[in-house]
Amino acid sequence: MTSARSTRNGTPGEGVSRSASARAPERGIPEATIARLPVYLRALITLSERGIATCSSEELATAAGVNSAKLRKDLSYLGSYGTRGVGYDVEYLRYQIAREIGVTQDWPVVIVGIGNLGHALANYSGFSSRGFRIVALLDSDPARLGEKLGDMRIRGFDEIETLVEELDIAIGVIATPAVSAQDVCDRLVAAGVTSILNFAPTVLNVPAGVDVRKVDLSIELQILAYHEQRKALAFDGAVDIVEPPVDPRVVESA
Amino acid sequence: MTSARSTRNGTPGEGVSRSASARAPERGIPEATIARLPVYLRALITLSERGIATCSSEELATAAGVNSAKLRKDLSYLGSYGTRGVGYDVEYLRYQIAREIGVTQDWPVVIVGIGNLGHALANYSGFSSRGFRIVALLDSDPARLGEKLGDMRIRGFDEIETLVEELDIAIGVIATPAVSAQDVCDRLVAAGVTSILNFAPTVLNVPAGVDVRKVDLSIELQILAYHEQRKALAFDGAVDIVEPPVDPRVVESA
DNA sequence: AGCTGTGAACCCATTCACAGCA
DNA sequence: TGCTGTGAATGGGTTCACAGCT
Repeated sequence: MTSARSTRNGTPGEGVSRSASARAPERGIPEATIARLPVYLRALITLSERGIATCSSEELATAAGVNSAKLRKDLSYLGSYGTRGVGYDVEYLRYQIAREIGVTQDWPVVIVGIGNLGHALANYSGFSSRGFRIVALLDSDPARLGEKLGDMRIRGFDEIETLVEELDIAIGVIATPAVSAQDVCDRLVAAGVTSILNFAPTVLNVPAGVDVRKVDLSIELQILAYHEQRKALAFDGAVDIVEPPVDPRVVESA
Repeated sequence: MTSARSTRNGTPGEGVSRSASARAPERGIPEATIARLPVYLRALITLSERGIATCSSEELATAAGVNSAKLRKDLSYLGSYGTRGVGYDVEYLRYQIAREIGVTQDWPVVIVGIGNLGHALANYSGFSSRGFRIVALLDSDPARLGEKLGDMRIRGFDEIETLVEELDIAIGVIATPAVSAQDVCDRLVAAGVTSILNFAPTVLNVPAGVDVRKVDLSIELQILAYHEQRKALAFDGAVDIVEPPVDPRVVESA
């Protein structure tokens, strides 16, 4: 039953194999929970820096911006790391979550496409302070080759296979224009990258076993615009013009 | 009952008021659908640019990276814009979705925090090409004041109230460090901004009626890392080394 | 014949409410 | 007594499968 797979995109069939020696508890953690673990982790780090040693689910939930029932349910998928009647030990829980996510080890990351956004990402301190180390910056524009960025040089995209192999890179960030994103993605995957964070505004096709997450800046704004529009309409409605042409449905043919 | 609110964060109670003259059809479109509309819109624009006049739900779904049942269900919330036996008229559907989202009008946007990321956002062409126009860049660092960026000057954060008022800004983007984000947010809200896109890695508290969306770069990577770790574990299991210390579980006390 | 639009079934996620433990 | 951990209830979202229209 349920079988704990889930996996997002692509062929429904399988996922990663996992085969053999399946002796681990195999606690299938829901995807929605996984997406919140980093938020809890950050909240715990904040509490920790403030010198707080213990917290209740209520306090942690507030710090993370969720409600406490959800927090407790989420944590229950990881194990029983709290103490009834008392709460959670901040350091201990922090370590457990970090381990579960996989950020106790550190992950070499390649960024492809060093335009404005790529620059910003390369300099973003939030990566290195978690377990992510930017180990390579690639760009196909010859004009940018060799440019220094912090302590790193921008290299040609052709070096990708070598670099992925030598530096054991599993995670790639795509910050190229949309038109080149699929090609870059294919090259990354062929070279052995199995997780991709895509900033290019385009849908990427990848084989099963490769994870893609997408960050689309203009989509986020569009979602806000939708709600903003509704607020404006609601307001106009309240102010009560006879019948504001909310949606005149002036449809010209079909 | 249910009352079509949903609203993400904060106080469960209400949301935006919407009050009075509630006679409009009030088609409550699910939040999940709203988040996909911009994706469909982009796919339609691509088809349109390729000169394709008509498409089936199957084709559009593929272009958008979803399955066709989901696409049809989503579109059904907007109305019946297709033709049975034929498909959808690309231009027509594009217009309908754009109108529903609210990107037929254009939205003045302020960006606060012009560091690396703020620079990148200010130059990002994806905003202006949808209905978003960056009309102000603010920073509190005096060293950056007056700096030109494209055809815009960086202004002091103090001008915020005036600018929001004069330019009728409803949407703000926060790209400051985490520590200042809540203060900036409060000032934006006080000045009249009611939608915020937050790039700072921190939870923002806002009053009801204000929408916040969060883009957190390192959280995205952490989610990938989680899956990557599982892939690695599965693989090690299959290859079957005696017991690679992937995760020694060296937990010290409780 | 073909494709959309949609009720119904299913599945996942959130919330409730309380049992269980310190 | 107080807080965690969790079954059970609820609600939303996705998928199925087909009725309805062109």
